[in-house]
Amino acid sequence: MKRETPPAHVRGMNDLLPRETPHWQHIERVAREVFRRAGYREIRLPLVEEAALFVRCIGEATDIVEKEMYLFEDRNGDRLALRPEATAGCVRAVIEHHLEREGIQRLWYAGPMFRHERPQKGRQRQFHQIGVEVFGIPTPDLEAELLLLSDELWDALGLTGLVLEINTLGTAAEREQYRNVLLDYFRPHRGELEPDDARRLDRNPLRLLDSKSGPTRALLERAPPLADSLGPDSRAHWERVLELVTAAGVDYRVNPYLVRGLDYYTQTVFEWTSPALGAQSAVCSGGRYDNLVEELGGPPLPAMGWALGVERLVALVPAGRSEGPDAVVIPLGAQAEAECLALLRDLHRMLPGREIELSLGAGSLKARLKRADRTGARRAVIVGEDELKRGVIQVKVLVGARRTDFVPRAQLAEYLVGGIPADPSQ
RNA sequence: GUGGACGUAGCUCAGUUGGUUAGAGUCCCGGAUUGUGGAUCCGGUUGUCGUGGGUUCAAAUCCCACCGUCCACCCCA
Repeated sequence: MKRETPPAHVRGMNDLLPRETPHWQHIERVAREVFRRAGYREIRLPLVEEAALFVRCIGEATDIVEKEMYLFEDRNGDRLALRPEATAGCVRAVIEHHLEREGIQRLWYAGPMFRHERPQKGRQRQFHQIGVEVFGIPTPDLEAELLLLSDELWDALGLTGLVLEINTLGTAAEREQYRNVLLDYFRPHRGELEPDDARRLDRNPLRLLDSKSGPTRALLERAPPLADSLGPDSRAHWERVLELVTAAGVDYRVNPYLVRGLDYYTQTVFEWTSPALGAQSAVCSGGRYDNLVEELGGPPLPAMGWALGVERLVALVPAGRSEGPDAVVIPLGAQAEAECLALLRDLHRMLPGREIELSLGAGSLKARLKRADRTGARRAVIVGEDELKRGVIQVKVLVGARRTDFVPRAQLAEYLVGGIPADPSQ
């Protein structure tokens, strides 16, 4: 008999095992609650969109669009893509359903994203983001709200040590103007740039600002700053953003070289990073995108959002201690087994908050107790022939001091809540 | 996509200059009074040595390719 080669997961698309899911659920629960109390509503978006949507949103000259998208043709011949980020789909949905007519829209989403990159720590091909988008607000109070919201989330998660960097890119026109300024400045030095940066100069000159290459950084020191290309409106907006973020009590560092990899950003951009993460240090980032909705064929509608990487957050938030069930119900013998199913149903009904599980399969009482103990269960509820005859149920305490009580069946739920029997002698 | 390190039991890892039948701990299962857990003791299963080729009398060990993981570049959440 030839042995089949065992199946294996697709590279970069990982299983999330039961020992990790409680940690994830905790983070998701906290995020949901922080969003809820700030007035955000959840939006659920498809994992698949027309490929053209991402090209138009993210920009043709970006790595995401150029080489990281999962592209495929469906049976109709439509060119589709697995979403590499969620803002594009969110904007599409706002336009398609005219959500802007319903007033201010504060939205949040969570789910998997797909990018065909080389996997490494904190970077996988299917990864998960939680994000927020707000539509219809052009004023700097929106920046303050969104930065405060992220800060509140770290707080609620007990996360410290994150660093916020923030910058402004100005309007689309100002950014375009600065692009030309940068081109003029760097062109004579083209030969001094490393190959990657020479390519950036041609395709996306702004990305030179956050280059790590030595020669490029040296040249940047004498490059005209982006701030010089800003008009009075953008300057006023930027200054107010900094005032309000300061007033919100959020610490930040202005980084004039911070640019984001997506083309749709205007005005404020920012990034929360952690020194504990290695090369993939960005935990959360985002910015304003005042022109995107209109560019995609919607109404003029300013907007801003951010997204966080759940895998990276999971790596930073300490994992809570996982607790075992409140009780394990152990039947001994065929008749007890049949009785215990009804008992279990009653207990689930009467103690809805508790985790009470059935001891499944064969095995001696000893073996079952051993198994129950290893799951961390606090009580064993034992039903055998003796108990059936006497009309009681044995409850054995598995934590702390040894203790065994016999409880009339009718009082079992009450006993499990209080932990003390009405009459311990029986 | 580029460069480097690594890949032995479910997990963490030993395995000498190539040399008999590949090991430890842990975990899991069973036992030490027929229905009573944790500690201890005893016993048991751990395995295509990542995969496929090659060199050799002989390969976990040396060579090549592929796959995967990790680190960095790149990119970004």
